[in-house]
Amino acid sequence: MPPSTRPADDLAGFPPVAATVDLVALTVRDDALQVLVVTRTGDPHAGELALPGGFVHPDEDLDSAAARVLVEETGMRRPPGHLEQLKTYGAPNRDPRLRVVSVAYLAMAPTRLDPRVRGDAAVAAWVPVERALTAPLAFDHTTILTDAISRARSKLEYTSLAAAFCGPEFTVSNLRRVYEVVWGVRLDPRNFHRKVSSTPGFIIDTGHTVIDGPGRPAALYRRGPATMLVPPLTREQPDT
Amino acid sequence: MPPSTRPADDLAGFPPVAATVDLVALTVRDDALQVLVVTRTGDPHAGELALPGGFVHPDEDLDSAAARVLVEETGMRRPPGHLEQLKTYGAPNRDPRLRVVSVAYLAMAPTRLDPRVRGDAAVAAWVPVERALTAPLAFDHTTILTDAISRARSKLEYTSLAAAFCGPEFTVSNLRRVYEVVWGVRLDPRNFHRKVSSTPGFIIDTGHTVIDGPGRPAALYRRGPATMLVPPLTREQPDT
DNA sequence: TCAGTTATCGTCAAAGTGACTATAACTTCC
DNA sequence: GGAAGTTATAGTCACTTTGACGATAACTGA
Repeated sequence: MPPSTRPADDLAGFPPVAATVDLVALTVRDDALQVLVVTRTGDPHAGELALPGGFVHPDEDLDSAAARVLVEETGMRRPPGHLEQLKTYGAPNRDPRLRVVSVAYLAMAPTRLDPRVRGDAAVAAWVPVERALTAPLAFDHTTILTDAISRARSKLEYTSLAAAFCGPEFTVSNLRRVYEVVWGVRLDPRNFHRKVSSTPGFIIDTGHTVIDGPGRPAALYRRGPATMLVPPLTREQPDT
Repeated sequence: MPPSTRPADDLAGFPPVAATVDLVALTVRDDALQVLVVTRTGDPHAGELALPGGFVHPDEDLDSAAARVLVEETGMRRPPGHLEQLKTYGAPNRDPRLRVVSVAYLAMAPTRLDPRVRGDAAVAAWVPVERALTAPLAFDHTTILTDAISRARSKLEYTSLAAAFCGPEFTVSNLRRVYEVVWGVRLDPRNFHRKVSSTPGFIIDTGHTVIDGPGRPAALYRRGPATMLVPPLTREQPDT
């Protein structure tokens, strides 16, 4: 057997790579899907927008690294909402300096979280995804962002994760707005209300109501224990 | 800003890791879901079963590395069926020798593919997943296998990937057997036939039939262009 | 030829969905 | 202080899909 056939058993001289995590933190604010980006200060891609990211520390696992980076960029105690591994990107030349294998994570955060304003120039900020996708992003971050949005859109169909974009208490309208913004469609308020309220464990009535602008007060709900939506919500609705 | 806060910008002295791919190749044979495993020859875990894997070469991307490893282990020209990235595993001590970040891939292969019988002791072989999950697997491969099976089961619900387990031509019964074996349930042959034949682009009639054992000859189909199943197939069926 | 087996076609009631009517309960504008 | 406008929520109805299951077709083996 030639040595190159079983390199995994030859640990001396393994090809070293850098392991990083990149974060796609999404939120819904101002009726738009927004993503958390930083401005790069160093080369390559100095001055361009990029996804927050960083090395995986020697003593932490990948999920911890992602949570740490998210906390560092947003300044919150614990990452609320939802954080899941998205996909790993490792094309040989995605970073011109060295071989980097980056594990991308998808975070869904409530609107009220403000990114930390840091002392240096690399300020994290929410920008609408349309802007982030048309602006030049560093490295292969446009690809990562595209994949993340695609994943987020799919997940809304068959999971109850849309509530991760809302605060601890929300109305059915808030929840519907999340779907409409992420999917870019209009949903019938009556059918949407029927679907989410008839799915056991999706939303739990808190007994309170809120008045927001004109119209009848809306009931406040919190997330229920359900995680899957069966049957799923469908997004095939023309926005007329 | 302390140096440890932005390690991604400090490339000198980045913590080096080894990047590998691990493969969960699944197939349906002998009415059982089976997985391709190798027997480890070196430490650690010498003599134990493990998923096929190997280093990512300096000049290849992750998908190519996975396809290469699959070809090396099964001896086929090109990986047929289906190959997709599953998840990345990078716990600090998953390999006692050094920090290894492993990108796991899920492959779905037709039954007829035989793993290459190699000259040394590390022979790849199909084993039923029940056996692989009860036997001690090297490293965190039991976790990886569990995740892969879970992903495969989900994918059968909302995609047409079940056909990836079949050869180029198959009967509706063959396809149904795939679902029954992967899900571990019994499906009504009449309802299943109605569902797959009424989904546009799922299966295409070749005009031929085959006789296999007693019973009316079955029509032969090949994979159609459809990739998604809307609405999905559901697996909530008690096997009575 | 007959019994057994598998493939395929139909039937029917229950569940879910899209489109839409009807009320309820607020705000805002004369 | 209404009237009009707006949002929330409850129903209605036709249509689609599904699960359960009856019926028929077309083969094998005794």
